[in-house]
Amino acid sequence: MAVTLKDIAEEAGVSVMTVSNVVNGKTARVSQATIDRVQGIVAARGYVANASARSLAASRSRTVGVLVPVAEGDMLTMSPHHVAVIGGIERQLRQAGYHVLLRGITEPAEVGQAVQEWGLDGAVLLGFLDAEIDALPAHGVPLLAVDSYSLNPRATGVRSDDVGGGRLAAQHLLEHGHRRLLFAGPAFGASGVVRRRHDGFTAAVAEVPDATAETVAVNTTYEDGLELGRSLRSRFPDVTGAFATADVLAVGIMAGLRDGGASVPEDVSVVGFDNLDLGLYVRPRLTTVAQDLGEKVAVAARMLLGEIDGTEAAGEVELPVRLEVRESVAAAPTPPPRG
Amino acid sequence: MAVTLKDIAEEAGVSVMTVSNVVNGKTARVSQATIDRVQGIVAARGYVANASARSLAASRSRTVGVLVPVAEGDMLTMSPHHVAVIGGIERQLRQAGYHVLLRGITEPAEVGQAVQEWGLDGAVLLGFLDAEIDALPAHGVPLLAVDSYSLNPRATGVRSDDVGGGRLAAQHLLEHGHRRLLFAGPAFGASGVVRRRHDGFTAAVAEVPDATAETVAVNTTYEDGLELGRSLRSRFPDVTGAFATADVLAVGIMAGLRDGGASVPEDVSVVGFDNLDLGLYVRPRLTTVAQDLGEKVAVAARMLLGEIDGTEAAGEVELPVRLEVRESVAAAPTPPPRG
DNA sequence: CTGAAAGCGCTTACAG
DNA sequence: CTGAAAGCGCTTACAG
Repeated sequence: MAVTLKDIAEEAGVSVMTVSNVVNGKTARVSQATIDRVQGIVAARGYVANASARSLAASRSRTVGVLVPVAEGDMLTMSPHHVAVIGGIERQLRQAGYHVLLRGITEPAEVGQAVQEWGLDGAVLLGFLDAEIDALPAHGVPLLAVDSYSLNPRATGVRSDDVGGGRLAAQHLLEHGHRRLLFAGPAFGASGVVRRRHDGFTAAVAEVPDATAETVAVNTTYEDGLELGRSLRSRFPDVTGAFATADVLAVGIMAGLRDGGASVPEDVSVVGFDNLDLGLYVRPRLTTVAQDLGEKVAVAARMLLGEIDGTEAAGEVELPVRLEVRESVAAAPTPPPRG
Repeated sequence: MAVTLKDIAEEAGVSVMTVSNVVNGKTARVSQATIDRVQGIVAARGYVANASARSLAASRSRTVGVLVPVAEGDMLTMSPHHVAVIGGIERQLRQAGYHVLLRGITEPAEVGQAVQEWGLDGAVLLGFLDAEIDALPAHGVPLLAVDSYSLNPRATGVRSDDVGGGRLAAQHLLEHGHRRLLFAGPAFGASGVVRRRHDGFTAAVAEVPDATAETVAVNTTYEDGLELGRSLRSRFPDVTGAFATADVLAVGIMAGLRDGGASVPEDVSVVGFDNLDLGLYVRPRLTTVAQDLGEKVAVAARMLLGEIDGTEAAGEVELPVRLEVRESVAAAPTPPPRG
């Protein structure tokens, strides 16, 4: 069996609770001699506190759930973006002495179950729809929703400046002389993120007299991008600049355009969103709206931890974005003289 | 406060342990009437068992650790391959009623600590060096090492047929007439996986009379591949076919070759390993050695669960690989006449 | 500076 | 078919 507090206490000739105090650093009123002796034994015996007993007694688990909806096939829906977020969150929480429970969620009610079952001190919600988060009842623990525009006051939202990102993409294309633009992204009934990007994009377009933008709904996959790219010139003959709400989509569009005989960026310029490594792997390298993921994760973890220990109130945080200029945007081609 | 077993017991007018039995499905000797009444109350009150109390009392946690070494920067080292494995493992374990603790490991000793601290029923080791797993002491719980050739008898290994994968890559190039081949991958002192792929590759080359293979050590990143690709033709002027031990590397090499004025596959053919989506996003699409990741994960989860409940013994499982033929390999160019 | 007692919410033999 | 008792390994007030 593993070494327990009692074993240490007996060997040190002190009470269990003194050992507990030393182990937990509550040494304000413990003599230095006792501290040294207990710590020596703890190290020698390789004592590790039992997390279950600790949670049960203290009614705090020092555990945070990272909750991710599962898609069809019951698999976690983990985009490269999610992965980076999870990695960053795990690191920050670990350094703060917290543990991470990773769990796929089949239906929203399971969020509350997970919190109860594990006595989670908090939870990070990754990839949920705004409406799902809106509908979440209060569970008494801090909830942090990443990339959500939910209005649920119980959940803190951490996200990037999506409106600004949309603007940036449009402005970049406009500055290069493009006047017929295309916004490509998933239908945004359910996604506040996409809607904000669309808002920013169209707002910037509206500021330039003869510029117009069309919108096309397309799933966020390479294949859907490919298909759109292939038919883009026939479906949108005037368009010379396209903005896709995700890098995979943008990369697919570029490949499709080329398949269809158009060259990128000479005939059609493309801007993505996310700044995935992928954008560096393709030619031309993808110009894209970049979020500072490291900072986003750091802020998210800090907020959650702050809420858990009560030093921070739920709130909304929006992080800045910037344009990562690479090679997929060029000056608009001069149209052939008409008539 | 949350509803407890005691609350249910009082409302149902039975003992706590009868409720416990019903909740845990040990209903062999409980009357149907009691079962129905208890289950009704459980559902109505939204009872969820407290995992900490349960672990503590039963000395089994129904929790499995997914342990991943952290790189510099203290971040989880999560390749797309790891992500897919984690996603699959989480799903299988969840469906089996287990939970997943995700934890970054700074030094091997933390593996044992994590097991003890949480009373983990088992652990999945992802991305560890063979030597690190060799050195792991027995922790009394099943350990499953993914993609490891560790000799540690306490750890079950699940991996792909790396020797066969190396052979497949070489044979494919040889069949297309290539006789001067290059093996590009990380120095394999520490990696049994890479060494096996190299073994298979060189063995296949050795079977063809006038074929030869050179080996170059390069880190598994796009950038390192790019650099290698750019200098490939000057460093290895005779080479017409290259095998990279990872798709990102292969994609980098292809881009570098093109930067250096060579065309792929006309001048140099390239084969990767992993079958990441990335290989479909680049042109030419990457021919690569594919592992059946879904099957690998399924087997891994089944083994681990089997070992936990004692129906399975530790062992080694090797899964087949196949070649995913796409566009990055062509017939060897006929060399210009010499002299 | 230190400790005895109660209790967190469950499960495990055991008894009837 | 059902239950009373003990105990898992800790922490939390509280007392001295």
